[in-house]
Amino acid sequence: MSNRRTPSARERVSLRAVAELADVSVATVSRVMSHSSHPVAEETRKRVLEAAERLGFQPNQLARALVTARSQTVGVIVHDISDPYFGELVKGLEDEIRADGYRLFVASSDRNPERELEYLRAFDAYQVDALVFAASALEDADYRREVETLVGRFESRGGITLVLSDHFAAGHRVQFDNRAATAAMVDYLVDRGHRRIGFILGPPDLTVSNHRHEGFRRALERRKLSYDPALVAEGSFSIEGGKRAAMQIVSAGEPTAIFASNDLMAIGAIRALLDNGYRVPEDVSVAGFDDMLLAEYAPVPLTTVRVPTYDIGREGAILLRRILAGEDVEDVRLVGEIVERRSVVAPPA
Amino acid sequence: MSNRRTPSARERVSLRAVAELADVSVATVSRVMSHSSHPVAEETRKRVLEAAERLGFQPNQLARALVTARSQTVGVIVHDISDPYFGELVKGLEDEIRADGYRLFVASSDRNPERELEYLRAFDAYQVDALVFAASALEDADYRREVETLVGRFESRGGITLVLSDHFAAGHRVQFDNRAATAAMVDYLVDRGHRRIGFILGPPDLTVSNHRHEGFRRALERRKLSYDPALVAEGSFSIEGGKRAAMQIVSAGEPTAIFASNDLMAIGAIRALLDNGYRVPEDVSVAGFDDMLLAEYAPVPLTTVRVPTYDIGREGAILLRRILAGEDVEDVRLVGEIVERRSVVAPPA
DNA sequence: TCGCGCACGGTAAACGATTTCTACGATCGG
DNA sequence: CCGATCGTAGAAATCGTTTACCGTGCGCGA
Repeated sequence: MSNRRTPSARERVSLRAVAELADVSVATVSRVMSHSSHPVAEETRKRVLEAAERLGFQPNQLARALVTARSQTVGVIVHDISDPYFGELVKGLEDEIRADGYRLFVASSDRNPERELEYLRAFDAYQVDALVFAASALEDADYRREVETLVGRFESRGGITLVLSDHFAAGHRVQFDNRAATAAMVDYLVDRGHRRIGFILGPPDLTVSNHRHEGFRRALERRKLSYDPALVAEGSFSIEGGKRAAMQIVSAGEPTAIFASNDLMAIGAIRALLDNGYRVPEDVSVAGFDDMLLAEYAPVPLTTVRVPTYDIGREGAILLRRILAGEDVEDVRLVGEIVERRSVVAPPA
Repeated sequence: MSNRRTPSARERVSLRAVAELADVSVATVSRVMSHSSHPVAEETRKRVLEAAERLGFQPNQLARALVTARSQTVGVIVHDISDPYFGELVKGLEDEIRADGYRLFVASSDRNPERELEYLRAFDAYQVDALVFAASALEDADYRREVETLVGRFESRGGITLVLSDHFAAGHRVQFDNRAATAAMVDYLVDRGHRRIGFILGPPDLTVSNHRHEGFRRALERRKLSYDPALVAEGSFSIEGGKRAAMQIVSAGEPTAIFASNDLMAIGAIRALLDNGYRVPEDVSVAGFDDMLLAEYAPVPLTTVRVPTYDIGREGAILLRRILAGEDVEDVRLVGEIVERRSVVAPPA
């Protein structure tokens, strides 16, 4: 009853305030507020709870984190939070992890190595308990090296790393085999009689693009079909890119089917084909990848590879929960499946 | 079992470690790391920087926040982060605010009052510097009262509140007049000759739904058209809801146009109409609201009201920056515009 | 020559929690 | 009847920073 400091704007309600009102020590208040195992008499507990209620006390998580060395936060890195793919994934993650009292920092790297690194450092500074790589890695040597150092540092301090994408960072992971899924779609097309299959690539600086590309080549090889560069074009994972790439392929190569390595590009391809007098799927079939919500409502309902985005997030959260609880866990593997709609049929005779 | 504290495989690198290595006091290290105005000799500074670099020192933001009472974080509440509307908005916010060193906590309330409150409390506990309501409020009395208490508490401690939606919470705001924008689309339809206009409502427990509804009624009144309940149905802001609502309206009322109060429902409506033998727009026109990325690639390219989602986020961030810098600011007002595509034409003769 | 201001650096008190250690009565087994 | 144990509560150290407050030593104007 002697402590007087500068008359701050408005007193923050701290343990001390509650302690004074309830006429107990801060230790006691802390014990009841944090459900400590240290016994507190029922009567005292009630007094404390009442005081806390009266003052609208909310324990300061920052202070708490400082001493417990657990912030109850998770940092998530995506490429673009406005992309429904990542939105779904983050949602799965959040829905599952929030029950454990964890909160999410989300950061969009915008596919920029600098920016991803900046966020990595920030998350480290904020002492997140876990780091989640929801976005594919970028193809850049300096960046890779730096990511490795940062993640190493982070883990050596007890942080945990979770990878939900084609990212090279070491750590626990929920795997989705992009190569296999891509190959499966090629098989599906070949099985239906297609021999000249166009392929629309994602941006070359994304690991996931390359993995899908590899899946495509391998499947072709396995099916004894040759890889024709004229049938391959880059579409930057965007609708516009898909339009351009589709027209390029169709004019250079006469494909009977075009396989876009994501749905956005597939939608662009369909629109471009339609606008240029091709019938889809009668003249040329189009397949996509992702199965985004609107794939079903594309100009022609899209046959595509379903990526279980929400589940990737959700499984990630479950993994996280178990790791944080100290259990031994194994990586999770999820697979895609082909969703048949109307954009793929047998090639014209 | 072993729920021990820091599994600290290695010492966390703190100011102290750096200080020891550079052979100075922690105060000095702090001063150079935080670019304090307190002078530090060039030679000393270099030694400190070197030591910090060598150890990979990253100042602990939590500790820093504790003493400065500024966490450099912002809490954002949305309904559903997988909804591109919120994705865009959050992106605008993030793109702009990150330069100032702020990080975002994002939380999806899932349109659940309890959940929104839970996040509000959590953000408070994490001492966010600002609270952003990116999602429309919910219509629930208890919840409103509680939000008011919490926000009041938050602000009395110096927190700032920003509203980017139809949310009643007091605070600075970026306004988008949903009533006016809805009315504008009605005018557009009436101007083209439509007299019997169907309307698909959003979920009734969302303030934004009611605002759009009001805009619809008012415009009808202004144009001397009567409000026919048979032409109005609820579509819960989803594709499926849009399908159902459209079929209900069309079978009960014989509209020449259907105005869905968001694009997702409009897309559902178009698909349902098409699948049931109606031609769009020849038999019935369909209008949407939002202008989401894929509106252009709907089965019939959608005529809709453009909501400048990204800009709402961006302007919000700019406002925030200025408020945090202590400037006096005024609310921002953004307006929608009608994007004409192919789903609306004059009614059949 | 004196005194003052300035550049520079250290000491220690916060910030708001958790947790270890200590204290002290009451109960209880031997 | 005494020491051990238990239930309960407070004191104080601690987490990693920032920052107010002091001390130096030095240059310089009067």
